[in-house]
Amino acid sequence: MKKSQNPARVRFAPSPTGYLHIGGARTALYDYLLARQTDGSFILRIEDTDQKRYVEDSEKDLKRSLRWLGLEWDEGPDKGGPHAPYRQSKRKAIYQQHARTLIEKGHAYPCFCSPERLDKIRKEQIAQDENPHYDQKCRNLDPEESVQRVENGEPHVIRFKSPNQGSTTARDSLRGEITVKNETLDDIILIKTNGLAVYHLAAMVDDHLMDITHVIRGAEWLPTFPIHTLIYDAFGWQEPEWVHLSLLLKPDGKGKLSKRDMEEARQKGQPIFVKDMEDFGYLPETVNNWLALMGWSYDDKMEFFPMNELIEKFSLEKLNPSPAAINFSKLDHFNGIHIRELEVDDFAHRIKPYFEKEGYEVDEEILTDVAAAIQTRTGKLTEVTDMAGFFFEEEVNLVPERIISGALSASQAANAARRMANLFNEVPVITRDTVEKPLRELADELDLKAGHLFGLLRETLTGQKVSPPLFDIMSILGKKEVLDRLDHAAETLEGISKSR
RNA sequence: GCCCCCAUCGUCUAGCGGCCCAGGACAUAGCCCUCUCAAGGCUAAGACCGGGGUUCGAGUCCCCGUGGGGGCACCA
Repeated sequence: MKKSQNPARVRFAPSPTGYLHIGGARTALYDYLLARQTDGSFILRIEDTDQKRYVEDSEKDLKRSLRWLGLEWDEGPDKGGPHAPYRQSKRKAIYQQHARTLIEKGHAYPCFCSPERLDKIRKEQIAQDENPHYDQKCRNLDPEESVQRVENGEPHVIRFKSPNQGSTTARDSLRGEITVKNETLDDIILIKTNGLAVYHLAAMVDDHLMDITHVIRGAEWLPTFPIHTLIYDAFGWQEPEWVHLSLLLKPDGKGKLSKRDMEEARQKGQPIFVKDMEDFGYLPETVNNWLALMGWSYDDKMEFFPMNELIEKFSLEKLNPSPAAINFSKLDHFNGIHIRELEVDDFAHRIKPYFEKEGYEVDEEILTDVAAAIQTRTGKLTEVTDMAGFFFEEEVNLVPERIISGALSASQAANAARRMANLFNEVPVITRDTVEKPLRELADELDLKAGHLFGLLRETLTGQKVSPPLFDIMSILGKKEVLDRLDHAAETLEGISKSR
């Protein structure tokens, strides 16, 4: 924790319109890191002011995903806090009251234009190559008349009265000052006809009321950023520190990920949603580390960061304003590093469910040893069944074709298996020390390359051509099981030999 | 079309005027290790978008191009 910093109050404010994706997760991570680093507060706020886009269960996924990553919030829906409620649909009255204040101050006005008219002028403007915007028809209505019409129940929205002349300067902490001509600013809608606020009002009001010190959000908000500072100004509030994060681009760098791209990527096994991360065998530690490095860096050397290091080392100053293409191969690489960094018992504990999901009955007695044997060769947790499932199988799935290819006939292979069994039978326990030399001598005697014999052994024991080291396998399996598997293989091969 | 942002190896990036004939990581290739596969070690190839300035000196500052991205909803 940096004592020099004041406690930050930051919020992650997603709208429940779908699963938490990596872009949102990265924003939440930065929020979390800043909060923890300064001993501040991480707040979860649900921005559900658009009932049309509401997706059932997405709030549940949001919370589950955040927790899976270890980003526990201090204040939020169902959890409460000093500024409850933390769900915008429950704060309707607050926004309306603030909209009224703005009208009284002359910074907002009711607009009675129909969606149809708006649509019409927009089309005309586009046809004339003009920037589509509201034509301010209702901006200068007589206030008395406006009040009367509102009281009569006439449908209306409330718009922000953006200045028409001059310019506005907003300050983003990554990009410095951003100045725009006010004539390019639209009179955006603050309150919809149904009485609900839109983002531009709701988020500003909440951020202020909730004492948010740093607003960390995506760069897609940059174009409306000046308006947001204007709204703060209209209320006479002090602005938070604004941090607009660079956008995350598709792996090929062409455009930000859209809903469709996300689905496509998923088909290819690329995790776009946090919930996929677990399914695809990634560790939460990995995801946090990888996400942190997309748009942020520590120095020119260090890239491996456990969560506590991220909290300690993170800084807004080192955020990168340029867009970043997602690099999934780096995610794989990081996962390997984090897996190898785990204590064996921890690793064993984490892979168990992946075996069970594939229907294996995990033998707790040997789980830790199995884990130790495969830890350095595991890239994703989903790989463990292919690599080590044979440990938990009753009978090996032999593939004779792979054993009796070319140089070695079925009977020769069977003989080799028998000879190895005899060899193992003579030692008290099978270890590298007791059997490696005899095995190599046996290979010579059988006129086989040692590697070839080892390959045969591997196939008989595992049914695979790739596996953890043989001596590890045999000591985990135990002498009896090794002999059983060798015997089974020899029988199978002898059967093939006879039938020829 | 208009507005905004961005610009170093294929990708993520270090670089905040001299430390840079530009450093690290992923990916790629080769070698070593080796019972397979990994892991690990070593090596190779690979970038300052272009043009003008400013300066004794520019990847680093300014301007203009160009390129990429984003926004222009009673969505967030």
